[in-house]
Amino acid sequence: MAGTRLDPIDRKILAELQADGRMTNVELARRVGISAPPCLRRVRTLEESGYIKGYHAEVDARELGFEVQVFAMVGLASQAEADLTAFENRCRAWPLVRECHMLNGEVDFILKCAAPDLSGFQKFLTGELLTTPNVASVKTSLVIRCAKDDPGVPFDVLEARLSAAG
Amino acid sequence: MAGTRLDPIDRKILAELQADGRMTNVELARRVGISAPPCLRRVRTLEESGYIKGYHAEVDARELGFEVQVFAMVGLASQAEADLTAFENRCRAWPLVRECHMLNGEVDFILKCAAPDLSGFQKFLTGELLTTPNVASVKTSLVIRCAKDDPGVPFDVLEARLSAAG
DNA sequence: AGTGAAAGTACAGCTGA
DNA sequence: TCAGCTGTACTTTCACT
Repeated sequence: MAGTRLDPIDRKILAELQADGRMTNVELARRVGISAPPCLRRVRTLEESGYIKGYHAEVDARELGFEVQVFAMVGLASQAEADLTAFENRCRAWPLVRECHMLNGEVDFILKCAAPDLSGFQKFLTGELLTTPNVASVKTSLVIRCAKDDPGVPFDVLEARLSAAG
Repeated sequence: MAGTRLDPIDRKILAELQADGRMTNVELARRVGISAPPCLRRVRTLEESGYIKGYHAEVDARELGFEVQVFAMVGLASQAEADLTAFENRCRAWPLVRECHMLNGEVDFILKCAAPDLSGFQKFLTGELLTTPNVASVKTSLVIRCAKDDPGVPFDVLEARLSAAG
């Protein structure tokens, strides 16, 4: 299932659904050049095999009152596996933390956070993140503005690589 | 249109569609507790007023051969507005750069990049990013693993704030 | 509620190993 | 020959007025 090889039509389906996840199946079929039933079967297969992990509406955070976006660089005192996973579990429980990535290099984790306002974030920072056991250092950077926020992967790069490889 | 106030049903619709963007309208209506036709009208209104900016399939980058995810912290020599926007436009043209956020503090931009492998990223780093005019410093951190990657905003936080405010 | 379109199912034909 | 995918025909469900 994981190693299922994708043909060009499958990749086109993924690219189209990444760009517009609510496209109807007939429109999708038209765009990838096959009829609707096999197109739907391919979509189901891609979902079941894990290539498609879900569908999400992209909502406007600012319009909804989440004015503040912050990146937090976190260093831990102990990098033992148990301590790393303990911190990850904390992050999963914090709704303000939208993303949590473990990094190499000097900083252990980077968190992408969304908060209604600065005081809301400060409250989380001082009341939650900084009081968490094993958290040694936190450096935060406010997002001034977002120039690009594309979802997923660049399919044109993928196609270029595949055609180069043959 | 931008300042349109949302009622609890609208917010529930947004929360449901953020969690599952391909849900049918009848299922969505059932979950938010209204009948299908007004539910569809609300969705259309939310789309047109910009609360919903789009729908996207969440694809598995690793399965597709994008093994490497990197955060790049970029410092510019000049932070004049024209130079900032020039760099942002560069980022928009680079497919490997998926996100580009301008930050406050010591670093000017943070980029989230996706690449097929390390050499592919290195090629981009040395051949593109580091040779860009005005780029003074770049620090990169490889993502070891991703503990959390939730889309959008935490609607439970929003509801808590609204009920607290009255 | 009612119409028209899309989703989903069953089956038969084609293509390539 | 056989497996796998495709397309046509049909039923059910949904979108939309």
